[in-house]
Amino acid sequence: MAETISNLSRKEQVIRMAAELFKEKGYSAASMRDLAQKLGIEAASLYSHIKSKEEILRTLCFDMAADFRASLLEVEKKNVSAREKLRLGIIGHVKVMARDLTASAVFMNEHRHLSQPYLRDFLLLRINYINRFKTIIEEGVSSGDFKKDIDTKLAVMTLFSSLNWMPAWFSPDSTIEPEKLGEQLSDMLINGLKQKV
Amino acid sequence: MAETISNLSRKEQVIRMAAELFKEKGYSAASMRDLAQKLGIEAASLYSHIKSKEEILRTLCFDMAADFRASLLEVEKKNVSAREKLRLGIIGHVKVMARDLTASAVFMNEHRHLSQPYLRDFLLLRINYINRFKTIIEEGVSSGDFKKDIDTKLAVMTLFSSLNWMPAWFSPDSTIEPEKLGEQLSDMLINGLKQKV
DNA sequence: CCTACCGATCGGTAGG
DNA sequence: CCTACCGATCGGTAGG
Repeated sequence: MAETISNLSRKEQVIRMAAELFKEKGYSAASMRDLAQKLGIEAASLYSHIKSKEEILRTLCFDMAADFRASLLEVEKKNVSAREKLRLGIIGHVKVMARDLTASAVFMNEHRHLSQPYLRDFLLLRINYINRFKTIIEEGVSSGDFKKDIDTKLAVMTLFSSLNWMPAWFSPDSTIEPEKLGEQLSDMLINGLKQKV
Repeated sequence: MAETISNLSRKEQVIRMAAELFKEKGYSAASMRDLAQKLGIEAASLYSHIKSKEEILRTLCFDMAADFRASLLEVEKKNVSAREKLRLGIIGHVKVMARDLTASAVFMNEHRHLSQPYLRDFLLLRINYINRFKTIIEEGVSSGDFKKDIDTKLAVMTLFSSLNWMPAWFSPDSTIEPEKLGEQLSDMLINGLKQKV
């Protein structure tokens, strides 16, 4: 029992350390010997906790994907306007990222190093998530919440570009709370920078 | 003479092919043997055109940086409102990226693999560029073009996040012109998605 | 979790 | 631009 518990937490340690290393140097440039050194063990010993380097990447990418999916599902259930759904969806996304900025950065920048068929599965999850945000924006255009003449594809790509780069420049010891940041991003996207006249 | 010309164009071929490879697989995962194969020569032969793998990365990153810098300088010279400067700056940035989307992607995602002191120099160039956009936004807040209560740092990070991810999803055979795309991005940032009431 | 080790591949050089 | 080759490092296994 105690052994199972400590094995689990050791495995989690390995994955967390690996996430930091993958974020810092990139997946390919991060070696298993680097990782072992960070943990104070020999490289060969890593393999009693994980099956392969790529298994770590898979865990990081698909766990984050599941969290994003769950967050969006909650928002979709709500009976609110498209504008409010978009706002809540953005805040939810930011909150999920803020829970683990390191894993978020790996999710964003290193997923391309997944091999098949995992890469394909990952990309399908991602396109599905993005399309569901696109649907919300389209609902907003139909309902009159948003302008008729916007390019919804461009809007949704702009949104995700902004969202996904957060891990790169959002400092974990920043004073701003994720909720507040999500609110500001949402406001900027919906209302723009322009002074109302 | 003819030798110099053909050497130059061969070197450019090497760099262009390398850019494609770096974009596709990432700098670390892209091997010099991959690159040689794409060019139909032996790996060792690459070194009569370039000094090292990193020299290629340096060329790609610093050439793009120079182009962005030149574009912004042109805009800063103009005697127009902050809102117009921001608009022109965005369009200029998009145009520079559109001239070479592959090199732009490498510039964005692979610069971290530069070694010192090049990495430091690169980051200084980038922060300078971003700060000059931030100054334009601050001018707009002072002049009343933009809202008083915006977080200018967040605004400029949002802007660059959107801009810089363009190479990842903008298809080169897209029907939309860079100028038009820059215009739309600029409009979205300044006016937002919201329907005017 | 360790020692000992493997085959593969890396960026790059010597010499032509 | 090639052949021949180098030392270093890679992810991972065997066996304890």
